[in-house]
Amino acid sequence: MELSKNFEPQAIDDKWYKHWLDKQYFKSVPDSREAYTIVMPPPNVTGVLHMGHALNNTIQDILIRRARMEGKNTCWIPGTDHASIATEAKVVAMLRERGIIKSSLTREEFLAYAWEWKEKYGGIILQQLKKLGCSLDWDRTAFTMDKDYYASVVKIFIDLFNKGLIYRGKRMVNWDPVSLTALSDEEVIFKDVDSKLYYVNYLLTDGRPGITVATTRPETILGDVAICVSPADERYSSLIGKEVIVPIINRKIPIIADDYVTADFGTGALKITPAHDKNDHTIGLKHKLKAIDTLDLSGKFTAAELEEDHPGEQVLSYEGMDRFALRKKITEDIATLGQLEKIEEYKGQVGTSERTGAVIESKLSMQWFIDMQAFMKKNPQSLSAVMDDSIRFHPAKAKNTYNHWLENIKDWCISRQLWWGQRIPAWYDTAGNIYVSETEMEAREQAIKRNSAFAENSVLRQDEDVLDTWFSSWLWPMEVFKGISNPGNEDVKYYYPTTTLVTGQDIIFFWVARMVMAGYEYSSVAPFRDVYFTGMVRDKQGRKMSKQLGNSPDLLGLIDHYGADATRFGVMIASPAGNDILFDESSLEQGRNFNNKLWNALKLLKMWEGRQAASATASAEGEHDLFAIRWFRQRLNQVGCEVADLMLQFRLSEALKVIYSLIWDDFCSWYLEWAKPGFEQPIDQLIYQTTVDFFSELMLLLHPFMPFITEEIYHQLEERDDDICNKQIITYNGMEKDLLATGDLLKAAVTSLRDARNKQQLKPKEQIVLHVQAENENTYKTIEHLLVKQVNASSLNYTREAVAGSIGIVMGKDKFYIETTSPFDSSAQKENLVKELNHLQSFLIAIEKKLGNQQFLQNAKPDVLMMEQKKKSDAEVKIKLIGETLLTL
RNA sequence: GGGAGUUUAGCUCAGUUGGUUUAGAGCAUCUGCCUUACAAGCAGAGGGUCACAGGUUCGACUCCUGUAACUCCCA
Repeated sequence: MELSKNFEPQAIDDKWYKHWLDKQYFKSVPDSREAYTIVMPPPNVTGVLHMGHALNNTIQDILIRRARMEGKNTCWIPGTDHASIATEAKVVAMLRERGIIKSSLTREEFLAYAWEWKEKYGGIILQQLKKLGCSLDWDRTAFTMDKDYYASVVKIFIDLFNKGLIYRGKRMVNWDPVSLTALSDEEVIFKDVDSKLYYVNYLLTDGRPGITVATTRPETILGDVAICVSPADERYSSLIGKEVIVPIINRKIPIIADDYVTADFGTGALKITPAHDKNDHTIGLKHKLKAIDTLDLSGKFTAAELEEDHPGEQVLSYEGMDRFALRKKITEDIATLGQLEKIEEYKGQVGTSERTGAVIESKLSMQWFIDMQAFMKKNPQSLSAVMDDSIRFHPAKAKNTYNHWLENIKDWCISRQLWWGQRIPAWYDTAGNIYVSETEMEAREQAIKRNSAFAENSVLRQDEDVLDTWFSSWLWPMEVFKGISNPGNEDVKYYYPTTTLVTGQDIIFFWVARMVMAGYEYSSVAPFRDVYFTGMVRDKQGRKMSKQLGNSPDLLGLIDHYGADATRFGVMIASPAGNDILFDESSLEQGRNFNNKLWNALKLLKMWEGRQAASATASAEGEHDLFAIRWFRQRLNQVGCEVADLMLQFRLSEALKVIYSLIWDDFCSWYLEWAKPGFEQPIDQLIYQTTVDFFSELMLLLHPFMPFITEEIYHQLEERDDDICNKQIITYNGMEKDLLATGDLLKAAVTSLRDARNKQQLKPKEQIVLHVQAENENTYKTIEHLLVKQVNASSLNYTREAVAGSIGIVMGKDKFYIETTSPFDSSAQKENLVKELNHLQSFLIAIEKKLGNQQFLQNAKPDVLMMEQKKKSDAEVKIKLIGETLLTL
């Protein structure tokens, strides 16, 4: 069959993916082999594939494919996350487009729409992963809202509640006024903003100017309950205990002192608004101050809590005004009163919602929390396992981040005011008593047992809220094997704990830490052994990929254009563990070029295939070519060992680099040239077959990184019944250093002779006579045939002295002389040698100085000393050689 | 404001307990080649006082201190 000029991935990719599926290579069932398990970080159910996923899943696929080829029973679980807030936001937006407002729907109606949406758009991303070649066990695809999964989440909530680790309380939470829900601390993203600092004067009760406060949020002024200063601040000491009047609302509030305030920010006086700021809330509690909330759930002004102040018309006119409009309006009104001293530009930070981008309000609200202090006390291994490397982080520096977070852990707000998700299994009676149980029936039984006033027909109302998405995903490694819903089943016993987790550093707290916690609480072991953190994918200029910037490439488009293998190569070649990768399409081009290189090597072999000669001719001539074979065998061993070692250390990018260079440089540029028969000559059968075997072995090494082309070439090389996909990789050990050194000598000789030819502008076709003055002639005997061939020499002679009228080249401790019929100019040659000589002489001086240093001689280790002495003698030999050569020029 | 990390060739990065011929790779650049698989290629070459300033040491890219810039995390 005629092979195409270049590698054409499209048809080949699909063909092999289908073949692998047909052969069920990705399907795993427990057996006697060692398991290698990865659970995919479940992407949002409505997600589409982007660069981050490509990187993440390529890495997982490489690990899984390598493990499969090492004889492990590999199981890679695909799945999606219901992503309550993100998905609900999308469904709400979709409904709005169709003219439906969420509040007009019942919970059941809304959920019906949500499920419809999920069925239609959910899991597109999983289909897209097939394009990338991901070898996932599709039969095990999981979803965090599957029936069993849902039940497990509820079960865990009840269990933690019964253990006293979950409580309900009115606390300051992060409130998203757009999606109308509480958020955990981790879901709040702090952003730098240009804001303003407003200086407002609060008058004393007698009408005299009292104290000036700097605030970034004048709109909350109507909720002020105190002014706080530092007790050490002498400017204000006389004012402490006095009262001032809040502008507009005319409320009298005290001036108090607290160490929390630092004298050098703003004016040194802080307004205390406990309903709208976390720190103010803390101070409020300490000083027993009331919290007056002046914003409703969507961040609009409400006077509902201001009744005691008998608000006037002005205040009532603010009703329903958005917080940002209100800020402007109140500022104007304070200015009108003459109490606005000045406005300064200020660079501050605001918290925004990770999902909606809305500016977060701190808000007092009744929510469910996990008591993390108590939880950690019960499961201290959650921290220690990472610190003592029972769970290994790659890169290890992520341990610091992990440690810092866990040491300062805060309670986890797990309730969300949403409908899409696992509904909180708590029921309330009319008296407000709480009953936590799986069903209303059980809640009712509890109520009757605990509460004599509760009658058969009394009303029970289930909590309206759902649980934080991460409260379900922290069970992922266990529940994908039904470890919670069906504890102790065969799958969970075999596959759990999983082997490796591959995920982004950005969700180390959200997800990794919590999985570890859940792992210890519910299985007494860590859920995984190694965690590989990928960096963030950025664009060429180092910017984050975002929809707004429009700098995230269309991944499927790239795969169509370059092929899956080139895409995987491009993503991997530039991504050391834990470092951000700067995505540049040119690395995909490099991948595509690599494909072509492989393809052309295949074409060369196919050409040879039809031109084989019986191996009997491998007598005198063939002998020489055996060096190429013996040498490349050693290079394969060497790189095979290196790759195995790098894979163990999760240095995947480097592993790919050494394989790339082995194939491109050693195999294509050197080995194939050495093995190549003369023009239109047949190839020795033995050499041909060995070359096919080498190429196959290379494909085996490369397969985890570039699965499609390697499978194709593996089958193109020979008719075969097996597939590379589940073939066992060769275990490499040991190598012959002498052979490798001789190979290096040959390469160096060829390179320096070619360089000399270049510098003398000898045409490639022009033959030369080569004279070798070698320290060790025998080494050259095994390679002289190849040397002659590669530098286009008509003959090679050994000599003990300089050859007059030739071009002299010094390579290490050996010398070459090129005899040529064309005239040559020795000046360039001379210049080079002088440069080299200068270099060596200063090098020698440095070494002699070192060796003349008594303290060095006393302190240095013997082998270091010996090395220095060898350097010295080597340099002396070389200097002598160059000196002699210069004399002949 | 607190913490962590980074700074090595034009770019992206290696450099594993301080000594391995006065720092390596890929990409990019330059020179010469359509040489019987490959111009998406081949053969060569050039390019770095290892951010800066001190210190420890016989010896520092490597260890310590400080400074600067950038990145991330937390408040």
